[in-house]
Amino acid sequence: MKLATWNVNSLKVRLPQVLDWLATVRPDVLCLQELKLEDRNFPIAEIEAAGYRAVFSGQKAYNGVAILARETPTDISIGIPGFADEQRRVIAATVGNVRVISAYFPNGQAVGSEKFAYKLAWLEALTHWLEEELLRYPSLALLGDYNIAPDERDAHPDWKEEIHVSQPERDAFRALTGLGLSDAFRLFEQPEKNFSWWDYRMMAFRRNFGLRIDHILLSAELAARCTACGVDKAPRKLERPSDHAPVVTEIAD
DNA sequence: ATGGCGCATGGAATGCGA
Repeated sequence: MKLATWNVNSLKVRLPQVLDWLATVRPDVLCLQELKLEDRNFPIAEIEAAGYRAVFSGQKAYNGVAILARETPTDISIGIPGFADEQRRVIAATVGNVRVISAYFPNGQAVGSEKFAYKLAWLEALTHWLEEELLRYPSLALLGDYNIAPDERDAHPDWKEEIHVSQPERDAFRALTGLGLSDAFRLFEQPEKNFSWWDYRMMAFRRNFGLRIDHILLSAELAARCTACGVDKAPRKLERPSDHAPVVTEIAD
């Protein structure tokens, strides 16, 4: 089973790239973030014509998450239960016997800001929810744009901002892995400076001035069967790319 | 130190992302 995540920064703009990528890579599941469109504008027909079913939770201009799958997703859940939030950042569904969660973690703007406090509160709510979900679903995968670079290997040495690399954010990431979730990417040898996001400005991609902030966390049952994980940089090289590249993992049957 | 780019809304200029 091939699982992937991609922050597309507008599904409307990126739809042709997403369809091409699905046709080339043929993942069983693709989690999307930053749809930036309302549900009534979700391109259902195009996705289904590509051989995928979709469940989604979108809003105008910002946020928005989806799960595309070759099998029909069931038991759809939107948001974090008990955490009131107008921002569409979480959708969960069962595909086969895997519980899949597509999540767009808050950016946080700047350490100490109001948005940073929201980021930490959101992370705490997510963690408490997942602790229960893991009891219900032993095969669980949390995929998405975490907006956290978990350790120093995950940020370019010249990254000067605190946001995405601060201790509270990294502690929150550790709390998630502390639930028994494994960072699929770190189950394998990886090249140095293997990032998933590069700023549009300053020729950041050409200079590889990036961060690894898109992740796939796997429950123990899935991690034991994980055979590969990597970043697919090809879409970042296209005209009008998303600023994020897809991350892909493979799970043996 | 700041802004750089891209996308959104709305129909110019501004907010936001990371």
